[in-house]
Amino acid sequence: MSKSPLPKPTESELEILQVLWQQGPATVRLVNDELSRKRDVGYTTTLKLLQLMLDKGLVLRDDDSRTHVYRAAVREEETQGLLLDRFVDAAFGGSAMKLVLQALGNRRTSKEELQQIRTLLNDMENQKGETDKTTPDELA
Amino acid sequence: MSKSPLPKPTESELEILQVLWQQGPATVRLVNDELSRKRDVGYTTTLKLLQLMLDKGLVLRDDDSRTHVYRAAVREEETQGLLLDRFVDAAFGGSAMKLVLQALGNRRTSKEELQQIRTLLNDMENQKGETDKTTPDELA
DNA sequence: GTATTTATACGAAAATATTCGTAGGTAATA
DNA sequence: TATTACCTACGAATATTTTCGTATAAATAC
Repeated sequence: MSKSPLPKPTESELEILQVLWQQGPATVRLVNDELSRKRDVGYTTTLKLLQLMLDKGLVLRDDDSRTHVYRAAVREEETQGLLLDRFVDAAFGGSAMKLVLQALGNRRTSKEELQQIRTLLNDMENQKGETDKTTPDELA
Repeated sequence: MSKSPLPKPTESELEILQVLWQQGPATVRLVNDELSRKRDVGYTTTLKLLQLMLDKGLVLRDDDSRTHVYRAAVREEETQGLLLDRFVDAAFGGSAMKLVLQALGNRRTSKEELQQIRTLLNDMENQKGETDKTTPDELA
């Protein structure tokens, strides 16, 4: 029962997690350089953030050498799923459908991507494990 | 060039917008009652929030009578789209696809919903152009 | 060695967001 | 009229998040 309450990362923390997810384990310097590509941020600011994240359990660090190396302690998909839930609630009143439709409708999506989604839909339809069927047969 | 910079609503403000979108124009009392169904919130807190939102231009109000009536000044889809963009950036590194796949993959989606998405996909594929605006200014 | 660069730790300011108390007024009721 | 109920305005306390200055020490350069 020592399961992590998995504290929700703030916006800034999320930015850092993105870097770590993408780059893998990294030093403060590297993370800061990466963040700096997008906006202006001081070194000690990034350092502090990482330290706070360490406290929260969002990252781990290797401090064998003087220059510490941080890495994400939470998995990308898991975290994204968690944030997605909250976001769907906050912005779409809980309707994931509305979100998906909006996401698909509102932006340019390539043919490959559309195909990708079709494939996923097919997969989901096939392994109709638990999905409710109020409309029994609606054959494609 | 007096176009709205359209300030981003905070989490709390979003909660209120949800109520207004769903209920239509409402008094502070009504909004507060609605919010109270989910969590504990004081009347003046809601009032203050609405006043701040008025300043920001997120809501409008009719103060003809002593009891003011507030209504959303921003449209639901528009706001959701805006937030979605930021969210995709913040949490999914800008990939709307990853978000969609995660949203579809991670939760129970009914057959009707899947069908709905298929339909949308077909529409998108057909009208290859852009989903440029048809902004029917219909009012309720 | 000494100076310079590069690190971490940490307190605390600054910026935001949220919450509420209190004052003062209007309506409704007795 | 007096009393009670309800409303808005608004200052300010809290809480949260973000930012950075400064102290200090290890590594590196000279």
